[in-house]
Amino acid sequence: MDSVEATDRLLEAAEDLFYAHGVQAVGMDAVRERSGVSLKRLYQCFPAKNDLVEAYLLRRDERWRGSLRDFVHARGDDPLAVFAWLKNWFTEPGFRGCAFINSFGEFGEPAPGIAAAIRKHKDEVRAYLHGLVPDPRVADQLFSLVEGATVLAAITGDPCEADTAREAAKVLLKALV
Amino acid sequence: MDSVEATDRLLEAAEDLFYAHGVQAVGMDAVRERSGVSLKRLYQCFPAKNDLVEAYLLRRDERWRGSLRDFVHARGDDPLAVFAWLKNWFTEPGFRGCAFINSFGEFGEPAPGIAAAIRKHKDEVRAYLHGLVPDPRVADQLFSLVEGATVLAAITGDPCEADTAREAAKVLLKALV
DNA sequence: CGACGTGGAGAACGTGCGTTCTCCGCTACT
DNA sequence: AGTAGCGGAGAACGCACGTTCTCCACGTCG
Repeated sequence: MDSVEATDRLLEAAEDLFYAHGVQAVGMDAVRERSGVSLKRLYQCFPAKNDLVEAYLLRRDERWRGSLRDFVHARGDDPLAVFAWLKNWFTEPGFRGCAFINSFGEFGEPAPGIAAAIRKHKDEVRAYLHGLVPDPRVADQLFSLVEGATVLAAITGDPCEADTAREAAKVLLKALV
Repeated sequence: MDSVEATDRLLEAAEDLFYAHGVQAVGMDAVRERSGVSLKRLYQCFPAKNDLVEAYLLRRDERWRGSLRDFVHARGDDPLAVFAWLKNWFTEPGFRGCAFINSFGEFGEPAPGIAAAIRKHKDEVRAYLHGLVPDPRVADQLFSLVEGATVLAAITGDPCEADTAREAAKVLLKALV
């Protein structure tokens, strides 16, 4: 197994475990076990846990936004499709809310790289919505609805928070035209 | 110092520290130091850290909702006043987002009492909004906006997320009439 | 065939922290 | 005054975990 495959397996394992149980609850040993990569190699690829966490967040950001973008694009870039995608996400087994919000909660004073990754994700999502909705104020409003629905779906376990947010978004978008 | 005063000082210290730095980042020793209560007494009042965390959350829930209720009530129970209160909160020094969302992120699988306290808080806030807004669907929409604004204000550090949510709420409430 | 280097398995180390234990001084009652 | 019990200060214990070290098997080159 070469170094790039090791990195890949490590990130895969890290994402599964960190998202499911929280970063702090998962030890490096668990990542090693799940990935099948030796500890030595692990520390060659990621000199410290923080580096692994940061890479996990960056990768999750790319994938998460990619999935959203593809789904919405296939529906003509209709802003309301965002909420349909959310509902799918909320319904997935193992859904545990937004990895970035959870990480923010986990670290009182995050390492700089981690804080940056969290902020970057939110900035990118906001920018994406701004590309989808002409009026920037309405885009920000939808963003707030997206975040609220995600948090509430995670805590209450009810995927229908997506429908509530969608209804609100519909009204806000109609007010726009 | 009797037992009730000790409990009070412990909860006060716990709230300051847990909210500011996160629950996991604060050791029992820090709570002891800040409260001035001995470790022995601490463990008499709260047999385990989880008990202290649960009590912290329950107490914070009461105070948080009390503050919101009073503020909004003084403004004629206008639902939009909720967002004015939010903006004040976001602007406070030391604001670090919603303690309950943060705790949710911190514990992958929370102890039952802690999970219950988190859910209770959100249920109570939702119920409060339902009392403020005639249409339950719109109340839920405002709830989503409140949570979204809180999360975003915490991560971006920008209190104006409250204004964005307020604008959206205004539109949603107007559509109601 | 033999020396060397690479990589894996897992022990070991240091630290932090939740929890408990020990010791000591003080107070209150006889 | 003497003693029994309460409370405080802080040491001690056990464990978990991030990180490093040791040892060994294996493949490669001279």
